Amino acid sequence: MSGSRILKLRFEGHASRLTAPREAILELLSRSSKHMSAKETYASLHGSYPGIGLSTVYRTLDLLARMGIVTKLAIGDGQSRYEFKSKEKDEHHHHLICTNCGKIINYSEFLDEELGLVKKTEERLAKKYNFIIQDHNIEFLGICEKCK
Amino acid sequence: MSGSRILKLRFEGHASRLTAPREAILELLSRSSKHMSAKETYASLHGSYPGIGLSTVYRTLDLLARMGIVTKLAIGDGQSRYEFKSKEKDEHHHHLICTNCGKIINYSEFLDEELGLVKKTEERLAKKYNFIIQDHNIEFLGICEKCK
DNA sequence: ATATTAAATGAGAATGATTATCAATATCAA
DNA sequence: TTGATATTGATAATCATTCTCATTTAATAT
Repeated sequence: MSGSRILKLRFEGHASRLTAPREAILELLSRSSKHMSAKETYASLHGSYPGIGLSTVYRTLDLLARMGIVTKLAIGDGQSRYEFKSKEKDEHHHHLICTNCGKIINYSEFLDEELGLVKKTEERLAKKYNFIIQDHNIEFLGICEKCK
Repeated sequence: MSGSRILKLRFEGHASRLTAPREAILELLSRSSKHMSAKETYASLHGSYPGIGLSTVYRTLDLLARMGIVTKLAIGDGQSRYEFKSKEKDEHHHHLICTNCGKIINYSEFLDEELGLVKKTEERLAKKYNFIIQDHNIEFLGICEKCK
C-alpha cells in the first residue's frame, strides 16, 4: 500500500477530505527537512500552488497536527513551526535549539539508551497521574557555533 | 546572605536595577507554583501593585528570562508562560502537558536515572555540534484524567 | 542634600501571528 | 444531477507581544 493511500485512509477515518491544497502542504512538509512556519509554508507553495490561501495553510497545519501527522513545535519566538512526523523508527529525533538565533538542529544520535528510560518514565507517569501519554519532546537549549 | 540580597547582586552584575515593579513580579513568581502568562501576572499584581503597567510586566519577564532567573516556556497555545527557576536541586522537574486542555503538571519523580543520561547527552551534543548547552526541557504530552 | 545622567516606567499605538466570518466552490452519496 | 456538507480564499477581527515616547525614578557625582 502506497504512502499516499495510507494517508487517504487516515483522512477518511478523521472525517476530513484529502483535497488538493492539503495534499500540496503534506507533500511539501514530507519533503522538507526543516521545521516550517505557516508563512514559510505559504511562501514555498506559491510555485506549485499559486492560488492557495494563507488561511488554508493555517487550517491544514492545525488539522495535520490534530491528526498526528505533523508535530507542532513552539520555540518561543512567537510563531509555531511544523514538522512531518516520520513513521520510521530510525528518523526519531530530538532538538538542539540556539536561544540566540533560533536555529534548530535535529539530532538522532545517542537515543538508544534514552529509549528505554523514556518508555519506563512514560509508564510511571501514566499510572501516577492517570494520563494517556501520546508523545514526548526532549530539547537542549544553548548557544550555537555561530552565535558564540 | 538573604535571597533578596543575592538577587540584588545578580541585578547589579547585569547592569539592571532591582526596582519596585521588578521586585513585585519576582516576589509573585517565586511564590507561585504555577506557570504564569504575562496577562495572569499582570492581573495577579493588581492587588499588591495597582499602578503597574502591562508593558513593564512583559519587559520584566523577558529580562528575568534573559538573566536566567525564570524559565520561559511555550506550550503552543499562543502565549508564553514563565516559571521561577529554583536553585534547589530537589525542585528540578519536568512537565506533563495535556494536549486537550493545556494543563501542566510538574513531575520530579523518576529523575535520578535521567540525570546521568542527560549529562552524558549534553556533553556529546556540545562536542559534536559545537554548542554551549545551557538548559534542557523534557516534556510528555497526552490526555489528562479529566479530558479522557 | 542637590544636580546630573542614564535606566525604567506606564499609556497607548503599532506590529505580527493566528482565528473567525462568509460567500463561493468543490466533493461525496444517493 | 441534486442536495447536503466540507473546504476554500479573501478579508476582517482578535490577541499576544513589542515599540514609542514623555515622564518618573534611581544611582552617582558635586
